[in-house]
Amino acid sequence: MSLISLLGEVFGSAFEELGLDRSYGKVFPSQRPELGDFQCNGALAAAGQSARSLATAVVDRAREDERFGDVLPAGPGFVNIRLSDRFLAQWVAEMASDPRLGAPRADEVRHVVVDYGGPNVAKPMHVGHLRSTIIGDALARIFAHLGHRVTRDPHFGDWGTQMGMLIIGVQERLPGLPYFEEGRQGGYPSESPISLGELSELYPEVAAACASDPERARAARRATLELQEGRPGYRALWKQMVRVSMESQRADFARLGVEFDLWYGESTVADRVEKMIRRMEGSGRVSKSEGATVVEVAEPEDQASLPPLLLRKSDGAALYATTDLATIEMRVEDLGADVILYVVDARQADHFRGVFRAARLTGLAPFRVGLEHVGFGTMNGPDGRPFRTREGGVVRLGELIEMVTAAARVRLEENDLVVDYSSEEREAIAETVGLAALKFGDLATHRASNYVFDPERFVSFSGKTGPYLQYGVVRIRSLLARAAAENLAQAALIPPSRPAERDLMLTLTLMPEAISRSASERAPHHLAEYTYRVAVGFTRFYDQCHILSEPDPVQQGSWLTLARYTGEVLSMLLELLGIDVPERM
RNA sequence: GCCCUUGUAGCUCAGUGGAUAGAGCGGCUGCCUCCUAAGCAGUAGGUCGCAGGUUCGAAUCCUGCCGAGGGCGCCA
Repeated sequence: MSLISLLGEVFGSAFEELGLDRSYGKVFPSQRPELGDFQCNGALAAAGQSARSLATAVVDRAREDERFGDVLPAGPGFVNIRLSDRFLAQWVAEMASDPRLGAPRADEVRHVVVDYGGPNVAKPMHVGHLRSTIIGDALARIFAHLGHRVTRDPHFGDWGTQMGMLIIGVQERLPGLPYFEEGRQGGYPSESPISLGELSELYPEVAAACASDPERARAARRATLELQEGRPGYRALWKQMVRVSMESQRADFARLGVEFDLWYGESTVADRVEKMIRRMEGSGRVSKSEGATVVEVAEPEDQASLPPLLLRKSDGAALYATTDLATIEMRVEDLGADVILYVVDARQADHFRGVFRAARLTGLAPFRVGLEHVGFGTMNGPDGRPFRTREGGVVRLGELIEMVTAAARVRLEENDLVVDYSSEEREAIAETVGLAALKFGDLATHRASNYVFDPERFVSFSGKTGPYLQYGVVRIRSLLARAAAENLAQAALIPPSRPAERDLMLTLTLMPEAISRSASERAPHHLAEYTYRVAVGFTRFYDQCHILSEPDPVQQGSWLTLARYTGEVLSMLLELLGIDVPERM
């Protein structure tokens, strides 16, 4: 049980004894630290005008409790709670002796499918993929840490109209390839006729051509349909394009420290589409409209008019709504998902609203299965427009990583310590630090808002940044190593003797809420904020309490234990955020 | 036109219906013979877009208006 929930129980009981609901006992960190560590505002909610006397009555019931230093009514009916130093130290000591460091565990284990990353065939990873990948990965880590069963699936974009475009693009460039021979049934080359680099150049060209030339657009749609219907040459070419894209993207994700449990795509569910549509027809919601097969998802009480969802184009080809629905069916029936989180750009909100509605109305997803779009805003440049290179192109993920790594390299060289680091270690540190800056910068912003990616800010590494957090852990490790070398022993935590030490202990007691809140709101930025607070708390403590020169071994041992536990908590939190820590920096 | 997101310090952003709205950057002032200065301490900086409403209490909830970004059937 977390400290906050324990306090909620204690004050809940006080309210209950006074004939009121336990829920009034809810406690949260004080907004006025000079008045208390925690506060309870239940009296104000329960009694309105006469809250002050109720607060006094509640306080009377807690006053004798030795766990508290002070419990005082204040203002119109606040209750300010200060823990006794003894109890605070005891509580932190218990967290520190817990194998899970006091981190919370889910009451009920659920199977959470996290759909994130958003890779597409032939589209190299760029800045637009970063948020989905980083936020989705953090959420997956947080849910797994809570004890949930987590399945990470990037849901590869490999079946839509862009595949038809690529096929005709390749055909226009290399018309002699066997993939395009009518009637041929096999014997296709085992090597891809085209590299990922060529594919990624090809795609924007064909897409532009299809937008301006109706004839080629028609050809692309026909190729898409023929691919979906199983034309052998197209399937063989498709398989090659999928393979080269996937290999490269797996490597990109790996560089970010992100791995998936599955690597399913839209095509994975292609062969259940037919059956699914027949099943959906049973709901009476499926109809023909202008030659296309659609699901009516609008309800009379809707404020906005929801357009019907397209299941099949008028030529019969499937769309992404189709494969999204089939994927829901697969995740529910085959994987046994309890919750599916889609970490996808907020601009797709309408799409998901329609897909989720259709899945409910046609029975593909029972109501006990959660379907949630975890949307996020666009990454803009300093000018407020979507982030682009000076030339106007999108920034590749690799370029972005190189940018932050280069800055970290420069910063590292300024550090006198590195003279005896090997060049390999310097390079590894630079990449780890650069990635931390990149990830933390992204994770620290609430996911719903657009945010400005300012390259200068991301490479500064001072203040509230990923490297600051890493620095905290590195200093703790270095400290503990020195202590061990001098045979200094860690010892039982004693009550805090300095303000910064007490603040750090108090901050550490709030860790369970930081994790559970990030999970319940699907918002890792709460955890990022909290992690920063812990790091700040440690640095101040480190500054105020000079541990290695402390003459009193009891005090010193206690401080070493506090430093060790703080280091463990920071490491755990950084792991949940997907941020690695170098040995030294 | 309808819908979604958003508006908080010079800049970038936090903020769980509660008291005196917080960080970082940037500005100014200090601190390395002392556990890593990627650090610490201090200081200045705010009509929480505007107007109403609900409430004992609103940056937070509701309504309207204004600004920004985005979405609105055969792309994803």
